[in-house]
Amino acid sequence: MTPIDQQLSLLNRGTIEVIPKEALRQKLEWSQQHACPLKIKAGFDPTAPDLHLGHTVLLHKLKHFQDCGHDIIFLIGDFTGMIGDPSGVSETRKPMTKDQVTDNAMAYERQIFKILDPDRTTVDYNSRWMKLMTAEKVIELAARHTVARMLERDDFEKRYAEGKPISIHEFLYPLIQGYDSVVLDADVELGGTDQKFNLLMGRELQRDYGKPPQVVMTMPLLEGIDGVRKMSKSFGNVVALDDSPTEMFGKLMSVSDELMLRYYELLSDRDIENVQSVHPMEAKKDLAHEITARYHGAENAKHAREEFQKRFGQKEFPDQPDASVQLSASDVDLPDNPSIWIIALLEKTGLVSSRNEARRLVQQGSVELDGQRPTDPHAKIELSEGKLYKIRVGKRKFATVTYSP
RNA sequence: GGGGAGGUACCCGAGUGGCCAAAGGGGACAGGCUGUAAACCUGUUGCGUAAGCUUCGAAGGUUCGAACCCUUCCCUCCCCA
Repeated sequence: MTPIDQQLSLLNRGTIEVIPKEALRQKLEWSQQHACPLKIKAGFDPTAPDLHLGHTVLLHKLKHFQDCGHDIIFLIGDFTGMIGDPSGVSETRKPMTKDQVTDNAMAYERQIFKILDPDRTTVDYNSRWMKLMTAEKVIELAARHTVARMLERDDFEKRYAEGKPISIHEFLYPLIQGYDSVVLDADVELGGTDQKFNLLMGRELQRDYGKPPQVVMTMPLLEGIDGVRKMSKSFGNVVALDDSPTEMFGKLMSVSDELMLRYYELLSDRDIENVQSVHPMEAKKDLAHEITARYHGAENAKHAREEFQKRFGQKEFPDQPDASVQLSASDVDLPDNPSIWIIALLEKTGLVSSRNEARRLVQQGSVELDGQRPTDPHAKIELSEGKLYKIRVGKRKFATVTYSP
């Protein structure tokens, strides 16, 4: 295997498409001959305040390029973020304020170096050039593509057919993303499969501007923990990188076996056949452990695993409940012996979103208090001073309560 | 500029004067089964202890009573120019 072949096999792992197929090899060869690293670009929309595992698929691929000695440009689309990428969505995204974009961009910078080597990564912002862009230039850019071409896109076509609104500015998004590649002289641009149109736009614009077109590499979209839709903040199915260790571990444990394999494939280097040879639950714990350790360190991951075993394996009360509440005299009814209405008690823990919800949960028998399952929503709980009450709401929420007047 | 159709709970969508806190589906949550799996079955799904209160794009109006009728405004889509 030549060094180029080795690079290619690493780089191609997990990719969906490389367009054009042969161009990547040519770029790599050129790079080697001239001892000049390639510029690898991947853009991220700071639309979510934090990164989640879905984003890391791309980060891992960037890492692969980095390992092959190439230069990474982590482009934060702070300007395009204010437009909102229309890719794959069925409605116009809400525009973001400057402040939101800035906050989110900072969060990105904090997270990415858990995977990427900071010394060899350039972080850039497309507002750097876009905010200097004149209206004249924008119109010139817009003049290069037709509405019919834009409507070829699945997502636009669908929205158009369904009579849903498409705002003019959404057409500008792919053009601006493509223009970023022109400015940065990208050799390769990475993106999810939903980005294909935007990525290809980069090629065309580079050509229009007299530059060599970039190679486009698409990566699969990671499914969210529901196992159906792509992982996305707006679907509420994400494992966020700054989820607490126990939360992260727990979420990963709740995915289907099928999805677990998918996560192994895209988020770890472990051999899949090896994974399939062990009990799925053990494999899942290993996966959860590995990922949790990556973002929170080995110690925290170990602890999360132990907590998990306690909560669900041995059904013990965890060391660190989700809430611990101190009740005082003003919280309770005090004719003779202090007591509290069960619904009010649940409300105090903050584990329910309303009293009605608390009532429902009690009626459904999903609240456990010191080993009992009261189902009467009118029940009063008698409290002894100093005693630690253990409350479990549903399967996975825990609280402790103590009373001292 | 002219004509037409719309905006209903987290989402889709029924409802066109009282029986509507609003059908149905999806999602979510809970219970059962399990491996905290998934799938499946069942239940719940505005707020309030309750009386009741607030909700159907927004603001007014008609009416004993409005998601439903009227007025104005905002937003979207289609056709014609």
